[in-house]
Amino acid sequence: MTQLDLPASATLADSVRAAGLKVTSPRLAVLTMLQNAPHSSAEDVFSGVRNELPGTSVQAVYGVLAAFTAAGLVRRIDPANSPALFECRVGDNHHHILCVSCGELKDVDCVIGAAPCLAPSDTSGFTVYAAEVTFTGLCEPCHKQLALEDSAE
Amino acid sequence: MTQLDLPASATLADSVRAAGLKVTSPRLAVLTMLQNAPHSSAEDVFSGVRNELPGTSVQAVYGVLAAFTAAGLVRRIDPANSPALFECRVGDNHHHILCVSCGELKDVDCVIGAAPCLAPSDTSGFTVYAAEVTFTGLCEPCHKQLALEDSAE
DNA sequence: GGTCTAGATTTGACTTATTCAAAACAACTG
DNA sequence: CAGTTGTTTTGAATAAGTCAAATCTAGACC
Repeated sequence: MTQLDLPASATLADSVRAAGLKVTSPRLAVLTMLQNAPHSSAEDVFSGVRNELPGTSVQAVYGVLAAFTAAGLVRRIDPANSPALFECRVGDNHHHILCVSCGELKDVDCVIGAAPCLAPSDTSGFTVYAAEVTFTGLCEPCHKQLALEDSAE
Repeated sequence: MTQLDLPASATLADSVRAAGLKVTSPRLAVLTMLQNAPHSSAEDVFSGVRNELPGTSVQAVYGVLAAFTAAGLVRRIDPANSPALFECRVGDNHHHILCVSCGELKDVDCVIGAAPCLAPSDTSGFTVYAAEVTFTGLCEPCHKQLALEDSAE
């Protein structure tokens, strides 16, 4: 048995249990990984988890991420043109900014008060649960890069 | 040669040309298709186009959609857990509402003035081009359906 | 109208991210 | 400590989209 019940992981284990899920090594590893590296793809998580738990399968990671997402423990982000990303920050109405050139994704806190965009004018009969705001643009490095290329033309 | 330069398609051809693209039958067919059925997936567009232009290949459709998107003629939407959708409405800051149960997607006009969410507090050095707001929830039929199932438990 | 060329389309293979299913296994309950 | 339910492994399969080479054609020009 692997030595995983260190004081630090105790709170992790608790949150997994609190979500109504069994506490297992892969799950703790995935959660730790996501805390250290937010906005990780399933692949990222997998290779990270592999370092600590070499026997872990990709499907286990997908399974854990799906279970966590369903339980509301992690949030899944689906940026255009790239694999899904996962993060631990849930419940605080924060948004994302995506670089269309390199795919870099960063957190953005909400501007206009607490939840500005949570009130669509006409919901067409929908029962609205959440609003996702995604800004697209260029990160600083890509912006400079493109500025250079443009001036070279 | 197919009879495609009817008065109605003239404006379509114009907008394709105005975007700096050559006017071809597949392109007109795709554009017509998207006007009649907004929020179509590449598959949807393909089968729609096939009715009029039986020889058209899937890759042609992907190519046309990519060209149109790059030219700003159509907008690509990437909902979570479903293929990309395409629509003609561009440039008017409207948003979308997505049913998490059946995947139905509808347009939502912007609430708070013209462009409410275009001002993130901290852009982390990003140059912001656009803001995408996606509401998630349940469409009316799915909502009723789930309410029934819940009461049955 | 005829010719040319850049750009469009076809054909066919391929990749990437993800899901499914059955069997083996392990965490919590009592 | 034994049982049950939920997890993970193993292995295969799928959906959506991309890439590249060859063929074709819209629009420009003569």
